[in-house]
Amino acid sequence: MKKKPILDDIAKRLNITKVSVSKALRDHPDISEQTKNKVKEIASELGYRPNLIARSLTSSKSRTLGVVVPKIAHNFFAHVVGGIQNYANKKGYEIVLTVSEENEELERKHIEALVSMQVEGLLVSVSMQTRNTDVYKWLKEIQVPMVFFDRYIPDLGFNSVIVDDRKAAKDAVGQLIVQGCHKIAHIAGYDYISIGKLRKLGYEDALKEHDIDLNPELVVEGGFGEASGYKGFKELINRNVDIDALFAVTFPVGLGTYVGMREIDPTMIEKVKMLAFGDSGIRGIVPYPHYYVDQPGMKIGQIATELLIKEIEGEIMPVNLLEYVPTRLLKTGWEFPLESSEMKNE
Amino acid sequence: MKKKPILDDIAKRLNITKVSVSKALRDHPDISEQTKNKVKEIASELGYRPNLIARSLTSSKSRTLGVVVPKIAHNFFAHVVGGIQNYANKKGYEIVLTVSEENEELERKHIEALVSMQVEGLLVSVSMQTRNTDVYKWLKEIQVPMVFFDRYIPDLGFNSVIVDDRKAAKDAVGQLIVQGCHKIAHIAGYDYISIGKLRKLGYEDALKEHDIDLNPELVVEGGFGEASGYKGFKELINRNVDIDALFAVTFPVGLGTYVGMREIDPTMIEKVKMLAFGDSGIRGIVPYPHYYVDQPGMKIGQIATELLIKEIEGEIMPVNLLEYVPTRLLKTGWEFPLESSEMKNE
DNA sequence: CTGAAAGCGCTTACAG
DNA sequence: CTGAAAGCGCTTACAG
Repeated sequence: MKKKPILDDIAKRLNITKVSVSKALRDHPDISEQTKNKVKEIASELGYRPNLIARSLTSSKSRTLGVVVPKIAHNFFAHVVGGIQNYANKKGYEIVLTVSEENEELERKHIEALVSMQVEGLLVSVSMQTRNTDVYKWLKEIQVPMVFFDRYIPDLGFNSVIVDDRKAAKDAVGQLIVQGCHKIAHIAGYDYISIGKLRKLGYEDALKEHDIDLNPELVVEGGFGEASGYKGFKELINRNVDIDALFAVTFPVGLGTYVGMREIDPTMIEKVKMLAFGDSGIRGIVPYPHYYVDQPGMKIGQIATELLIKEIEGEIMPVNLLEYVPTRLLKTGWEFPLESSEMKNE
Repeated sequence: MKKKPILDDIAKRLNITKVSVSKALRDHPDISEQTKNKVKEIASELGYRPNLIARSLTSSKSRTLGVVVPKIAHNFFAHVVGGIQNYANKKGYEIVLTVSEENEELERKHIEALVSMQVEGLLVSVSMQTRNTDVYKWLKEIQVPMVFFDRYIPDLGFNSVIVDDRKAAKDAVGQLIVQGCHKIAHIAGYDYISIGKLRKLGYEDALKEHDIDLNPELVVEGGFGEASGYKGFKELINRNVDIDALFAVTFPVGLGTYVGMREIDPTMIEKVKMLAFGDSGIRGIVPYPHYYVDQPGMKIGQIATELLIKEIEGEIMPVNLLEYVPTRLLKTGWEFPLESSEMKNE
């Protein structure tokens, strides 16, 4: 096995110096077309590939972005990461992917490791568990550009790309009201988690706007998972309240509710309009919930990356900007594009 | 803003040389406990973080793995990437994530970029489109360790971690037969795509084993997406064949079939046992297909990474090894663990 | 146990 | 347009 060629190997063959080779390869205006061509020819002949590690060290530009997500094996984040990857690549950056597993400690360690790797910027979605913001303050101190996406910490001086949970919830619940539902229950998350709080506020906003009194009996709080939906629904039944629609704080909560209905009274499944925030990932295929608020993961990833790169390149400043990505209210159905023979996930 | 501290900053404070500092920080046996402690104290006082780029250049170890997946916003691959990330991290590696978008050209470019970044090894799942294997031969030449996962190219001298499509299909179809189905149709993919071919062979194996004659009328071929399932089912109906079970080459194909049944005869949905290869990502929540072959994405990622790291560290050799990860045949239901309040994908 | 020397492969000024 | 010098921040071998 031959050794990997380096700049000097090309230089020697041409009786020039490696500086010129380096410049030629990067199309530096200093170099004549003729030399460039010769250099490139030899380079491809030898199979030369620049050592990006060396380049990073001298140029102090790694062309690398660090990403921290709470989890990756979840539809929403997988889409976000797809959007990040795609946009970063177009701009000539590679991404180092890291997963915090909703763990504050791991999140901190990943951020530190990424900084040590000299990433030029960070894209992070904060773990649910995170309370201590020291690591973010440290990032500010050492001036590493960072953009939050989806889950952010306010007032730390970072830009964030998020969904307007409150408004989206308000609009969606408003639609239910317009369609004639007046006894809308809400299976909520926890108030100390921002999405839980905001979505509930949106629910309340919608009621207020349509002059419907908030009935506390119709609101049950308890988490974000399937089990929470199941328990929440049972709780509603115990309260013996009359409902014509349900707003679930997340898609899994909506599914948990479904299970509860199946057990108690399957006819409710069709009779009670179900609206959930977020979708399953097999959009429009599961016939439940009836309506859902679609969060454009890919777009969130793309916009966050765009902001980050602009910050890295000095085009914009981090200013506690909250960039809201619009959501859409979708009706679930079995329609799908029969034309596009989209590949499956095996 | 202060400049980032480097080894020399620590060294000067202690009146020793940066070599000793470097060793102390890495717990090199050369250094006395006393010195180590002093060094570490000053290091944390200054907020020192090693520059991993510089370390990589001198040690020629980047502690970095390159990953190429055909797509990321898909349940299966998201799980695989999760498994890779998790295992790599435990072993002290970071991963650079790259997406080929099922495009041969992009796949090649990503691999080249990753090599330029000096990743110590590569994990790739080949794009559907890839025909040219030059880039893999080149990897062999320059001796960059690589392991294929899920989609591989045989006989190139790389280890691969895959699912035994043929056996899994055979076993699953065999189960249908055992349960009394004897008129099992197969909505197949294409023969030139390995999973299409292998799963069909598995279907045929099962029939043979149970002495059921293969009826070509029961097999329709046409792709891997929802539309393929829909069309395939219509085609079966046109052939006017009698069926008691269906084996769909992929989960989306199974869903397409569902749509077809809904249109033509919804009673078939319960009457015709549906078995699909792969799942939706919301395991056990969609009440269809009735049975599915579960592909353990996380595990595939983990095992592939394990093999790769062992190869990097010289513990094993690449030998065209095919490591089969076992699948499971699961029955779909609405059960889910009500205890674990698993977080949702917002 | 500690250090002086050399170098990883590149790029950045700066000189000609 | 081309090149000689210096250095990025670290580690490796080798000497003491």
